[in-house]
Amino acid sequence: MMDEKKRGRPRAFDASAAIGKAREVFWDRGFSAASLDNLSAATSLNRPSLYNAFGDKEDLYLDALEGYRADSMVALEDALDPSLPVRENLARMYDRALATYLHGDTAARGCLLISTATVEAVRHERVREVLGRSLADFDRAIEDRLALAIERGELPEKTDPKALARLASTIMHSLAVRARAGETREALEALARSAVDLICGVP
Amino acid sequence: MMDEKKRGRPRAFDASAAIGKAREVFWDRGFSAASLDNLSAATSLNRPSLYNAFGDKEDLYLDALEGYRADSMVALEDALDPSLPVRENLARMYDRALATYLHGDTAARGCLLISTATVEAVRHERVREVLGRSLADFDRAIEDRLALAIERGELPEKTDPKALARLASTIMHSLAVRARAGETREALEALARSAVDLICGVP
DNA sequence: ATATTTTTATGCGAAACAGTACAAATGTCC
DNA sequence: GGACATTTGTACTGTTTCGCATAAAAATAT
Repeated sequence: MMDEKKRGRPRAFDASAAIGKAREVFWDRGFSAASLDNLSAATSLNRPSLYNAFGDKEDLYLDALEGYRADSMVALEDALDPSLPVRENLARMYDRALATYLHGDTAARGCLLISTATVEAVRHERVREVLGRSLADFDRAIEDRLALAIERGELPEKTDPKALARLASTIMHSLAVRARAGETREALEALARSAVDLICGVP
Repeated sequence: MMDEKKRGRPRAFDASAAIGKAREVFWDRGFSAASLDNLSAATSLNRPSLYNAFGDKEDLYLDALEGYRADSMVALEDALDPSLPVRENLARMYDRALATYLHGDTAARGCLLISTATVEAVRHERVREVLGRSLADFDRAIEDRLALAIERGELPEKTDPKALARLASTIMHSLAVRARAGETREALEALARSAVDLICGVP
């Protein structure tokens, strides 16, 4: 990236690394229960630095959501690699989702967007916007892959790719909720398998 | 109910009505962002009365969740009335869910459990327990109806009722998330319809 | 060197917060 | 009527919260 030396004292920290640390805090506690003291401790930045670099708590949260969204999109596109069979694509998609959702110390954390942004969406319009856009992007990415599958004859011609894609991402939403509710990895993997069977047909 | 007159000054309010008012507050703001002042204003009770009657904020929240869970179970059992075809049962189930989820002033509120308890589940064990139990109860109720449907020949004999039931409730989780994320009623109704088609087969 | 610009650190302050002490109010029991 | 038990309202405590004011620190520009 462009590295033009700016005047003034240089930053002693990496901004995106700090957002990453903040993401962890928000993921565990949610937006409302995450205090600036928590965030300050996790990022090793004192409050004025946080404000100077990112704005207020909501701004920082939106940055964290946006980073998570971008990372998730990359992972999704990778899982949906069109050189693989659709069936495998879906299995990979759920697999990676679970790997993320189940990563937690005591209780699983689910999905940062689904499990923490949802509650704020009513009263924070910008959060609702990011959440809505993220869900739509996910739906769309799956739809594109399914449309290709229909074209290739992997799925019946009469299939509605948009409807089926929205059904497929439905499973991810539920995996996120159920993981955070404490369901076991085995139960979630079984759910994902039966979802693949239902969507692609039993092999 | 038993109405044994207790000694001491009688309550000037209806406890379950107060919990109902509290439910609305938690539903809009979530647990963490709901303050005792909000709850006190909504219930028209001052804080000492709240503490005396229900305990602390978490206790009150758990009461609200429990009431919601019970109401939802009644509505679900009613939607799953075994004198109707399964297909209609599922349609009714999603219909009623949407009627609840979309009821909101500005933005839809989704499901109290899925949309507000999920975020707290990591750090509040009792909330996680109620949430997990609620999801399991819903799965079970649907499973029972599906098992009956298989017995009656409404569904193929080889169907796994438990797996299919969990897939069916998956749709409700997603409807809750999507409603709160701002999706339109039309989009959600379309999703519900295609879910029924996928689960029961296109008619 | 001196001025300028930006980041860091300490710490302030005002508001919101959860929870409670205490006394007045309102009922039952004897 | 008087003792007792419970609820209610006011006001309080101590903590946590967010956001900022202020000044020191660390770099560049001239």
